[in-house]
Order: sequence, then structure tokens, then C-alpha cells
Amino acid sequence: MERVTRYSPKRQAILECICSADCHPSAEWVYAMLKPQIPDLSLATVYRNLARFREDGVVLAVGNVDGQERYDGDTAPHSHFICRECGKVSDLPAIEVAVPNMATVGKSEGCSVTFYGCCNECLEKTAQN
Amino acid sequence: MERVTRYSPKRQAILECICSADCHPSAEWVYAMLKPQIPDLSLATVYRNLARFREDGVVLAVGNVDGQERYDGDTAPHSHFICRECGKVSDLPAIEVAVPNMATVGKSEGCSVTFYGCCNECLEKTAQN
DNA sequence: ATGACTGCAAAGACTTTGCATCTTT
DNA sequence: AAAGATGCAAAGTCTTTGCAGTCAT
Repeated sequence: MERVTRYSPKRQAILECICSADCHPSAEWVYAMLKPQIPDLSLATVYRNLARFREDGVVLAVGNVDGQERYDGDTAPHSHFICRECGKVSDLPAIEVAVPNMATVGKSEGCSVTFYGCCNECLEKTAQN
Repeated sequence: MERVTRYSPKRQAILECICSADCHPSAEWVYAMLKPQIPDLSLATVYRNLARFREDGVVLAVGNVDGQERYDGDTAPHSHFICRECGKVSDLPAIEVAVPNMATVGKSEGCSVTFYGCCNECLEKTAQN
């Protein structure tokens, strides 16, 4: 009953694209990025593989920005900063988080720490006006 | 250029519903909850007011669970636990978070700490089988 | 009266899915 | 050959929006 995973150049390309990107890309972004090199790539394939990667824990979902889910190929623990103006997602160091009452609600398997605000680029733009 | 906010019994009901709920409801949930008491309530009205509340900071978006955004009427700082099995959202105490490199990326205006795992109810169900 | 609020239905946006075809093993 | 992977287009979901009627001030 084991599901076999076969090699696929497209899957490989999608994974490498996410892992080499430093922008925490969306499915659409990955698609747009690879389409020139792989003309017969389908957006559905990107979505299908992204879902697979997430199941396998190879990739993490960072959160929804302007309606699109953003992914991170870096699974090492760290936190994020999301700009409310331009939607840019930046990395921040990992933070030690521990909650006393955890046992009262359930068993934690992961934690996401996300800061929201205005990135430096957008702050500058605002200051200029 | 000021936008005036008029009184509306439906808006009032929606806000009270969210604030009195302890389940971090979705738009659909609020609608289903109020529909019996307010038969001519429209789902669009729930969405419109939810968006307004969020703009005004009266309500917070907790995150997307199974495709639906969940809201929290408690704006006091605290963290959340989301069960991957049943989607239940539970409250946890606030956590002190501070990141050294914050200034390198932008100006933080808020922070969200969310734990993911399996809630106690689901753990029990799994254990029984 | 004026402008805000709402219902309804249509439109939008993102993501998933069915099916025939192509690939990998 | 068997089963997985993909393209394409259709379908699904959640959410937003246009418009005309209703309501608060």
C-alpha cells in the first residue's frame, strides 16, 4: 500500500526553485519563474508538487499574503516578517518559544512566529512623500 | 473626508457573536449562528463587517484553517494552538517575543505566535483505535 | 434628504480535480 | 506493462463586488 515517488524533472525544478529563492514564493511565482525554461509546465503541476512537498515536510507554508499562500524551502526553525504594504516576506532568527499551558490544549508539533509591519523599503517610500 | 459609521443592529450582532464565541469562528460560522435569529441576514454582510472590524482593529484574523479565515474578538496579546486534525483553535498565554535583527527588515507593528499539533480530544480518539 | 448598510446574485481569485496521455521503473 | 506524473480545462471554495432598495441620522 506504499505510494511510490518517481523521479520527475519538473518536480525537481520546482523544488530547486523554491529552495534557491529568497523571496518565500507563491505557486504563481514559481510557475512564472520556471515557465520560460519549461514551456510545457502547468500551474496544476506546481500546485500538486507544492502540496506534496508540504506533506513530506520538505517545504513549509509561511502564510497567506494577499490571497496567495507563500512557501519556504528553508525548514530550519526561524521566524518571519511580513510587510503589510508590499507583501514582502523576510527571514528573522529563530525565537525560543515555550508555553506553560501547552499540555492543557494538546501536543505541539510545530510553531510559527510571524511579525507584521512595514518593511524598510516601504518606510522609505512613505517618508519621501 | 471622514467615513461615518452608522449604527446597525446586524453589525452589532455580528460583533457580539464573535466576541462571545470561544471557538475563533469563521465567517460562515458566524452566519450560521446568527441566521436563525436574523433570517434576512446575508453572508455578504458578515464578510463586509468582518473586513471592517479587522481594519478597525476590533477583531483579529487568527489564520486560515481548512481554507477559511478564523477570527478572534479577543485583541489582547496571546498565542494560539491550531489542531491539524479537527481544526480547533485554542487560546494560549501571551509569549514574550523579541528579535534582535528586527530593524534590519522593518518596523514591526504586531506579532502572531501559533502552535500547530494535535489537540487532546483528537489524541484520545486516535488512542482508542 | 443624504449617505451608509444590506440582500441578492454575479463575478473574482486561488486552488483542486477528472481524464487522457506521457514517463519512469 | 504497471503505476506515477502531467497538461488542460472544468469544477470547487471562499470571498468580494455591483446595484438597487432600505435604514439611520
